Amino acid sequence: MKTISCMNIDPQTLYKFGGQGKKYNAKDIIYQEGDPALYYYQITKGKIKQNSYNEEGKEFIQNILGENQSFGDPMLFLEKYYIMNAICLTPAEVIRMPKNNFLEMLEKNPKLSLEMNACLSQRLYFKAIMLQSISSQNPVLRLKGLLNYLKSYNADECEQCFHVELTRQQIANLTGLRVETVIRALKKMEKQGELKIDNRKILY
DNA sequence: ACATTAATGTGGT
DNA sequence: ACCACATTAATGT
Repeated sequence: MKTISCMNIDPQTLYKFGGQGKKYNAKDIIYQEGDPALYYYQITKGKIKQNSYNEEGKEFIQNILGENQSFGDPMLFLEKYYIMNAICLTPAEVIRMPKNNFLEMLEKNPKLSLEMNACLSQRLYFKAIMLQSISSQNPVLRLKGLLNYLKSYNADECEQCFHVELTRQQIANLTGLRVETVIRALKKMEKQGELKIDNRKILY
């Protein structure tokens, strides 16, 4: 399966249409719930997460994005406010482009416009998979939903050598499970030969 | 180098 | 699922 890098636009093109490089430190908040969506963001370095908090204050991670991926773009097509936060997990560099410039860029580049459709579809696909797996009561099944997706996304097809670069806490916050449950379910899966754990690293 | 915080494991309720 | 606690890894000053 081919990896879809979503949404990976050539930086030259981004700068041409008014994109600007921005640097952030780990834990910096790029935008938060309630902010109006004003920019297109594409990551050139580092990792960011999109999250929200429930009534009890528990964190739910919506997604974790890495290099050459964009975030927050669905909001550019709506006159709405963000319903989640974007926070840096590592020091990060992004290219930020004002919404109107972004839309103009799409108008002038039908090819990019098509790619944008593919990108949004990819996001919907991810949401659907996560929704399905999260609706399961069985923690192992929830984990499988997430892991299968991550593997297919990164995908060099190889048995149990895909390194899941998420902490157990992050996995818990992505699946709505407790850390302890994640740890135990992972061990169970290891016992059943469904994945390997090499000194805390998860190989799936 | 040391203190603090975050992540990982385990056991019990 | 939740809580308490021990061990280990990562980060800050």
